[in-house]
Parts: sequence; C-alpha cells; structure tokens
Amino acid sequence: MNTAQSNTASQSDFIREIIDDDLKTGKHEGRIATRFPPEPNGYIHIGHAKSVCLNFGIAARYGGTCNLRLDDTDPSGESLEYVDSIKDNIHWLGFDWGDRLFFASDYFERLYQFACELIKMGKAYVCSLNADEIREYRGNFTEPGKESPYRSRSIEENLELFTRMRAGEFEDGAHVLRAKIDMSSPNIVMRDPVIYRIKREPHYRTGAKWVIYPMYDFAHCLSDALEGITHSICTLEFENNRPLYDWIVEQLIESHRPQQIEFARLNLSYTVLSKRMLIELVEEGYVKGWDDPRMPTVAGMRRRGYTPRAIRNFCAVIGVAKNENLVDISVLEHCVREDLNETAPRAMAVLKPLRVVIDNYPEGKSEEFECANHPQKPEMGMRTVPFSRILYIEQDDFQENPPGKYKRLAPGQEVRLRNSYVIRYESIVKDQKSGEIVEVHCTYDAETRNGPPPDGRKIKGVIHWVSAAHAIPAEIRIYDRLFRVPDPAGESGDFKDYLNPDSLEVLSPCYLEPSFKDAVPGNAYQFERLGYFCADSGDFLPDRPVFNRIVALRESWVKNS
RNA sequence: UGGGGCGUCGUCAAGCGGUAAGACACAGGAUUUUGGUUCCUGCAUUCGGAGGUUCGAAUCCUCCCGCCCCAGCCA
Repeated sequence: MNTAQSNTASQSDFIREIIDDDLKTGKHEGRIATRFPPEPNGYIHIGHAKSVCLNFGIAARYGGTCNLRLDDTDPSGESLEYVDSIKDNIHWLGFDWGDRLFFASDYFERLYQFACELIKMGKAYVCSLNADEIREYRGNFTEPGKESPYRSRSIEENLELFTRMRAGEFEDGAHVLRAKIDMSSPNIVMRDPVIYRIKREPHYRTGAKWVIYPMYDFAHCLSDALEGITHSICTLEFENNRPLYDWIVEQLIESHRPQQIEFARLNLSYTVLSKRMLIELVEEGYVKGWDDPRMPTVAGMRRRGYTPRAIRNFCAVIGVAKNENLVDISVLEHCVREDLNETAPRAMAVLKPLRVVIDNYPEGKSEEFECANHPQKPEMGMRTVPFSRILYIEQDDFQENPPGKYKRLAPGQEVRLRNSYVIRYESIVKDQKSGEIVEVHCTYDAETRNGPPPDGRKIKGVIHWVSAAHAIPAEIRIYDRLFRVPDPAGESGDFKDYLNPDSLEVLSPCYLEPSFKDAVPGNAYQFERLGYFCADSGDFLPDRPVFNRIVALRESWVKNS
C-alpha cells in the first residue's frame, strides 16, 4: 500500500470526528452525503483540491456519496469552459461523482417556489431600496440596522412584485427579495439579507430564461437540502453565514436538514490562491494561461508534472483544522518528490552543456552501456546509452578553481561519468576573447568500465553526461516559485509587485540521451542529479522536444564561497 | 467598535484531566557509480499571558493579550 492510500485511510480530523459522533447517535440514519460545490467562474486550484479530497474522501471512507454541484447562481463570469475544466480536473485528481452531477441552476424553479413560500409565510419581502440605501439601512458593527420602509408590504403585494420581478418588468436593482429576520441582529448577515436580485444577464445554462437569480445564502443551503446532503463542508469565512443557513433550512425544510461545518482554507507559501488574483495573472498575461506550470491551479500542476497521487497525499499530510494556516510549499514539493522517486525512470540530460573531449578515446568509435532505469528497482528495466569521444557535461560540473568540498571535474581531478568510465582532467580550451571555457580535454581509464579502478583508488565524484554525436537537442523550462515572498496576498500594495521575475528560465539547446526519442508528453522522468522533468503536454513536438522541470532534486550540497 | 472564530516547535498538526504524536524544514552521521534514495541521531521541561480548581492542567474556570472573518443586489 502506498503512503497516500494509507494516509488517507487512517486520516482523522475534527470533521470526521463529528461524523463519527453523528453515526453513533444515528443522526442521519447512518447516511453520509457530501458535496463539492465550486462556482464555475475560474479554474480550481490546490485549495479546491483540499476540499475535493476532503469531501470525496469522507464519502469514500464512510460508504457515502459526494455530489459535484456547480454553484452557478451568478451568471457573470460563469461559463461552460470552467465547468468542463472543473470536471476534468476532479477526474484527473482521481475522484468520480458517477451520475451525481448537479447544477444550482437546475434548481432555479424550485428555489423560486421556496422563495414564494417564504413570502407567504410573511418571512420575505420585496424591498425597493437601492443598493446604497440598503447598505445605509443595514447599519454597521456598532449600530443596529433600520427596518426598510418596504418591510411591511403585504404578502399579496410581495407576491405580485416578486412575480413581476421574475417576469422581467423591472430594471436591475429596482427591487430585491429579502428575508425578514432581524435588522438589529448583532450578526450583520441576519439583518434582512437579500436572497434574490434582478440581473438581466444571460446565464450560460439557462440563457435568458431568468432575470432574477438567488443569492448564495438562499441557494446553497436549499440545494444541499434538495440533494439530501448531510454534511455541508465549507470554509471558515462562512461561519457568520451559518445562522442564516440554519434559518432558511428551518423555515423551508421539514426533515433531513443538512449541517454546515467550516474548516480553514489552504494557503500555500510563495503563491496566491485567491480566484480574483489568479484571474488577474491569467488575464493580464503575467502567466501563459490557467495551465501555466507556475500556476497553483490543478491544470497548472498537471502540466508541470505533479501527480494526482502526490497532490492527494499532500492534502492528507497538511490535515484539516480550523487554524488559519500558511503551508510551506516545501511540503508539496516533498510529496511530489516522494511519488516521483518511486515511479520516474532515470536518464541523463545536460541542461547547460560543456564540451568534453576524451583524448585517448578513438575518433569514430562508440560503445553502449546498459543502464538501470531505477537504481533500486530492477523491475523498471534497462536501457542502452551510447558513449563516444565527444561528450557534453554540465557546466556546473567543471570548475577551474573549485571550492573546498567540490567533488566534480577540476584540474588534477578524476571523476566518474555516471554509468560509464572514470575520466581524468587534462587541459582546457578557452575562447580567446571572452576567456570562457569552451572545451575540456580528459583521458579515460578503460579499466573502470564495469566497476571501481582495480588499483583501489577512490573516485568521489559522479557526474552525468551525454554523447554529443547521439544527443537529442531539447528545450527545457526551469520553473521556480511564482512569487518572491512567502505571502504575496498578505503584503501591502499590489500583489503582482512581488512576482518572481525568474519564475521561468528557458534553456536551449539542452542535450538528452537518445533513449528520449520515445518520450511521451505528460510522462515524468528523473534527469539524474538534476530533478524530475516531464515532456510538456502542450508544446512537445517529436522534432522539438520540450520538457518542464517538475521539481529539483533535494540539494544537500551548498556551494560555499 | 458589535458579532463570529482561532491561538501547541520555523511551518503544518495530534492531543479530549494522568505528565507534549507525526510530517515538512533544519542540523549532524552511515551507506551510495545520482552531493538523489535509504538508514540512524538531534530538534517544544512546555502549549499566547496571568491567576485559580485539582494529587495531577495544553486539556476545566476567570481575566487579559494577539490574529482572522463579517457592514456585495459575490461565493
């Protein structure tokens, strides 16, 4: 059993404890029903993934159900593109709602009827104050609100007006429907909240059929009730709305009332998880789209090469609680490495090439090495890697004046070429003008082909390489954190001022060992000593390979002075 | 300021009156043809603070302090 599964199975948190108690007391006759309710006005991100894992995870754990419900009660900004992306992303994460796909917009008629019922009970009224007036009448934290002059309209008048609102007889903002609760409630949410507004905007699903739309507070709880949800899990900022949730449900629902439970949303360091900010990054071109590999969106992480299992495990590892949190991105990266270490085949690639000539290796000769695809997993097989007189190594793997504990190639030094021979430094060739090192000359020790030097001398360094004559040129995109500061949303001023200018570095040409001729877009590999990379699912072409760096390997060696 | 929440290691997070789990990060060391992996070891005498109850308190009580959310016809 892998870590992700075992973690998920044994997971416990205050919500599961509540459910355990409910099960004990027979609260919902042993039935557990959750839902994941995104609004289709953007792509889902890692924060949503936490909620997806929670809601679907609970359903799975208790043999319950989890609905996917698109909470599409405000037509502005909503679209089918977002619906499709959300469905696709949830499936990719590894969850399935089966036939339990719902739309709040499918409930518009029933919600309308519920609103009429509320009016008939004398618990809702049409208010004709404008938006500014409603705000004024609402009062503030210290002063109670004032009752709207329209609060005492008769049921008949309310019904007639509401009917005419639906019929489209009024302009936007002319009237709203309000719940009649308590204008002096210390909880501002309860001061006669607006539950319907006029909005002459076509809806991506219902078209022009409706010109009035229910507000979240009215639609959400009733949608939950309509679907038989038992535990309606949402984030902390809705705590203030819970009394209203309960109030509406109590007025209109006889039995099987859903219960709202709030948990702390995820915050991740060095990125933003606010839909508004994410939209801004996409629309203003700071990134290349919702699936830009730097984005914390599910689509972005997918393209970057993060795996569903890594993301699920991350969600399990960070836990569910009510504390405001800022989870360090290193936890996510750890989960990604943990998964990829198990599954990614190893191979060699050189990002910043430096030519190496093996002086004592015959020109025109080449040979092949059988290399393991995974050092600890023989079942992952072998591949052949060609060797010849001219190679590329990493520029970082040679230094003319190396620091203290440098274990790579340097004057007077020997180094192991990974899976191949030990070579010894002989000389360098520099560019006359720039002084830049253009070529390193070495000699190889033919006796080190299959093992350590027979004379017993120790070789401490191992570096990766690619045979120049056989190399596949490629473009490699190195991604770094999107922001320079841990909490860009919490900084003063424009969050975009904190963008990391070096979040993308494009390297080309890089050289890959020839086994990459079979690389499959979307597949992840470990470029030994460098990190995990995946063939880009968007731009990869057989004759122009493009790879993304998913995450670097852990680096315990720090270059000091 | 009224209301609603939350304060346990640098960051997450267990703990539910019996004497501070775990993860990430960090620091050492071992093994290693990846400075990777793996494996050891260290890392909160103390739980926002102060009082109190108790044989015993992170857990119960009181007061105080700090942070977050709410004044959209967004969700």
